[in-house]
Amino acid sequence: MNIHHWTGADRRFRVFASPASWIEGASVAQLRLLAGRRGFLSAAAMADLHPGHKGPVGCAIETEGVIHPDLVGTDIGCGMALFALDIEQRQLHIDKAFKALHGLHEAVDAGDRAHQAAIAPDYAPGMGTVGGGNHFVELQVLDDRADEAACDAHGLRRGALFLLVHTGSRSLGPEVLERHGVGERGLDLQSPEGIAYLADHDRAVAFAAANRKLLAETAASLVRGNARLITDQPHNFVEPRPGGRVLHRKGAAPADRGLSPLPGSRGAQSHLLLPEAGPGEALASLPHGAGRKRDRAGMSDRAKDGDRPPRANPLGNRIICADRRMAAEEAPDAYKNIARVLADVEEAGLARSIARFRPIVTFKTAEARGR
DNA sequence: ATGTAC
Repeated sequence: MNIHHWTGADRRFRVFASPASWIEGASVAQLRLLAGRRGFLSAAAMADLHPGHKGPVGCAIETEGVIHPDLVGTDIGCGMALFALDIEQRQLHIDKAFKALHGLHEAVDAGDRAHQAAIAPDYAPGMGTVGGGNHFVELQVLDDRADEAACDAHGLRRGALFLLVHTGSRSLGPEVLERHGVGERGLDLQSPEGIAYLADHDRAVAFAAANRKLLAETAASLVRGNARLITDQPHNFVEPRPGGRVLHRKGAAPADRGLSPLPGSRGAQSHLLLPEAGPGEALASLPHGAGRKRDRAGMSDRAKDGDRPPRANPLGNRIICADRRMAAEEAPDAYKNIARVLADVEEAGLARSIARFRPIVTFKTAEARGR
C-alpha cells in the first residue's frame, strides 16, 4: 500500500491518494479546519477530494455524538444509482435514444411523481427532475468485466445497457439544512434538535433515492426498456454509528452497503466497485467519482473565449446539455482522471472494480439558460 | 447544490 498522508503526522486525518493523484492544497486546508469542529474524531479523504463551498468534498468525518448538518451540505441524499436495462447495445438506435431522452422531464408520469413524492408532497415538482451542477442521467454500455463471477452473480452482461443516475433531493435538501441550520456548532445526536434533523434528513435521503428511481424508470421507458436496480448509494448523508459516534459523508460513498458506482466524467468510463474490508481509518467510505480538478468559475471563464462546449468527446457519447454555462463547467477536463482515482482505491484495498461502463448518451438538461 | 443571492 502506497498511500500518501498529505496531512503529515496528524493521524486524525488520512488522504487515501497516492502521490500521483492531484490533490488541491485548498481541500487539505479545508480538511484540517475540521479539527476545530465540536466532537471531531477523525476524517478520511479519498482521491476525489476537492474544495467545496463550506468544506472539503470527497471525505468522511466522524464525531463523538455531534451532527454537523453543514458538513453534509444542502444536497442531502445526493447519490449514484445504477440500473440494468433489458436491452443490448446492438439493439439500440442511438439517434432515436438521443432524441427521445431530450424529453426526459416531460415524460415523467404525473401519477408516479405524486406517488414517489408522497414522503414530502410540498416538494413534488422536483421529483423526477435531474437538477443542475454535476447531476446527470447517463445511458451506458458494459464494456469490460474485470470480475466475471461477480458480474454473473449480479446479472451484469457485457454489451448490455445500463442507466447511471446522479441526482439528489432537489429543493428539499436545502430546505432541511436551512430549517435546522445551526452554523458550525452542530447538534447533539441525543438532543431533540439532533433527532429532529435526523428525521428530516432521512426523508430527504429517501426522496433523493426515489428521484433516481423515477428518473431511471422514465428514461428506460423512453428507450423502450425496463430498469432493474443494481445499487443505489448516497454520498451526502450522515449516520449514527455504534458507540454514539456520528459518521458524515460529504461526496463519499459507503463501503459497507454493497456495490458502489464510481462515475468518471461525462467523457470517461465509469466503474462498479465491490468494496473490500479496507483499513478502519477509511471510515467505511469510498470516493464518489472522479472529483473536480478545476473549479466551476474557472471553467466558465475559459468558455467565454468563444469556444463552444463539445457535444461529443473521445468516447463518442452524446451529451444533452442545452445550458452552455453548465456544459463549460461540467466539461470532462474539469474532472480528475477516473483511472487514477480507481487505482488509488484498489491500491488502498478499499474496493476493486468488477465492471467498466462506457457512456452512450448523457442527459444533463434540455433547457437553454446560461451563456 | 438551490424555482439561482444581492
